Amino acid sequence: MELYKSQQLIIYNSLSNKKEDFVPLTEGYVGMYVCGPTVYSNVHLGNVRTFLSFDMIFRYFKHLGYKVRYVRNITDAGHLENDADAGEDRIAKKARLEELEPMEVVQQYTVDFHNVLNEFNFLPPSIEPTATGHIVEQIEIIKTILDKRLAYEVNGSVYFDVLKYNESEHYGILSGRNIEDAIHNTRALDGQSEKKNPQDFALWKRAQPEHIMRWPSPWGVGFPGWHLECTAMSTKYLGDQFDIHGGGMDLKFPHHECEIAQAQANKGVTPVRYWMHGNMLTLNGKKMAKSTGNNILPGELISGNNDILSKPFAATVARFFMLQAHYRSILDFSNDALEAAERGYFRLMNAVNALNNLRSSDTSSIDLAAWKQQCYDAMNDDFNTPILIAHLFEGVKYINQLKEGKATLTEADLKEFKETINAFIFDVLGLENVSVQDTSDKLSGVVEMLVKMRDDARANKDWALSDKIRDELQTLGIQLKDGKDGTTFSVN
RNA sequence: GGCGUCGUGGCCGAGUGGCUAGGCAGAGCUCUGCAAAAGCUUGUACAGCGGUUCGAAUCCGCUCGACGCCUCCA
Repeated sequence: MELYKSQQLIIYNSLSNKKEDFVPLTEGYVGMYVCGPTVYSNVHLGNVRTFLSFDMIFRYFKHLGYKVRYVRNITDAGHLENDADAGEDRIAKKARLEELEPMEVVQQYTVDFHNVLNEFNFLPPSIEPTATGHIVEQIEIIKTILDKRLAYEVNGSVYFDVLKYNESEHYGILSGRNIEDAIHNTRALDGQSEKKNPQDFALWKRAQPEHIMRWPSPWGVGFPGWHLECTAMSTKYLGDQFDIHGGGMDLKFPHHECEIAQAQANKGVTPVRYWMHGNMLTLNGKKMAKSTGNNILPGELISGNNDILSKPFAATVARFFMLQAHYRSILDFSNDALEAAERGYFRLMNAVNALNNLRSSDTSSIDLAAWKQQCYDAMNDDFNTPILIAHLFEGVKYINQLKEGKATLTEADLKEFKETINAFIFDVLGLENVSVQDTSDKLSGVVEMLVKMRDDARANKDWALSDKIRDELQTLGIQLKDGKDGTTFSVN
């Protein structure tokens, strides 16, 4: 029997601002869409955090036995630099600056994005559509909205008529805004706007002559508005209404608000049942952002090549660090916090590595079923990974007790214990075990030889020699660990 | 100005109206020739002021502080 039948998941829905029982549209299947990156520069760790949250969510759904179609797009066009009429496509702007073909920029940063995700052990989404590959679909949606008179054309551009839409629907339903208030609180534009209302957003923009990313349309040559692409791609692959739409908190307004309005206008149905928003990763208490330079790149983390980092960190350590906070909480990035997470991570992995050496007994002194259910309860409660990790550390304690014979598990229980630990750590959290290093045979041989020499010296109470061997290996980054059953070593 | 979030012990970070989060650091202990490593044990807390309640870090109000969105943004 699939796990989801016995594990009831609760999800915090940003639309209702409440935790709700998760009931998919079709039993056993989950449709999930997450706004992907705009590929005009390298993704930073803040971006990674959001995608990581949804990677974990994707993984847990799969673990529960759901068949998941996870769609995460690549925004490679149609993303306005700003909403003024002089708006320029981000991709095109970058391309001109670097004198590259737009698709060359897209290619470069898409590859970077994928490399980063790979480094962080992300599962690939089921479909990764691009905006440029869905121009036709976007044009069709615009036509429909125009037919319904919820959009209007001006000078080769098409704008969504927010006020008209608001007559029958609620524009602002997701972000808790009221369109009337918004109008009164919007700083007056400089009178150049061709929009009826400042709140109106572009579905299609006319391309200026120098604009190099352009497509023909019924309204002339132009390019699609940013919000529209997500509507086109999500509904195309997941249906007019689907289960989950995710993204960063900063996309809630206007992006997701616009998505709801467009899709509702297009098909007469609200597109998403559960809206999920991941919170920001901050640096020095401020949101990481490309524009302000207040960010850290994944490459810098891994190389340690950044002033605030004292040393390089493995991607999986950063992953562990982020999962120690709840996805809906703001998390502040710092070297100290990362170092603390790293030590905890190693403790966890040390215990995992000891798992295979444990022996079973005739009886169990641990209530394994209760512990296991606590792990599920944590995840079932809106993906509470910090609580799950706390229970996994409880598991670490069990492992150490088993190792020392202070606790026992039957063969069946031990098997289940191992499976559960491995499932949560590697399948659900997606951590990788980097503490098991492949040291070359030659190096191992040399170190073991030295260990043997040191053992002899110790047997002869030649402390000077034994300490010398130990200290010099330490200097080389090889640490000897004297345990009960002899000496082992680890390479840093 | 509008909408919203948050303020937990040295640090990071969970949390249900009454019962231990967890990690890191600190302290003590075990192991050790001495260390290191590892393991065990363990203290300090809920921004401030009021209110509701038998009881609140957890609900309500106010004050202070921080942040997010309102323009591109994960």
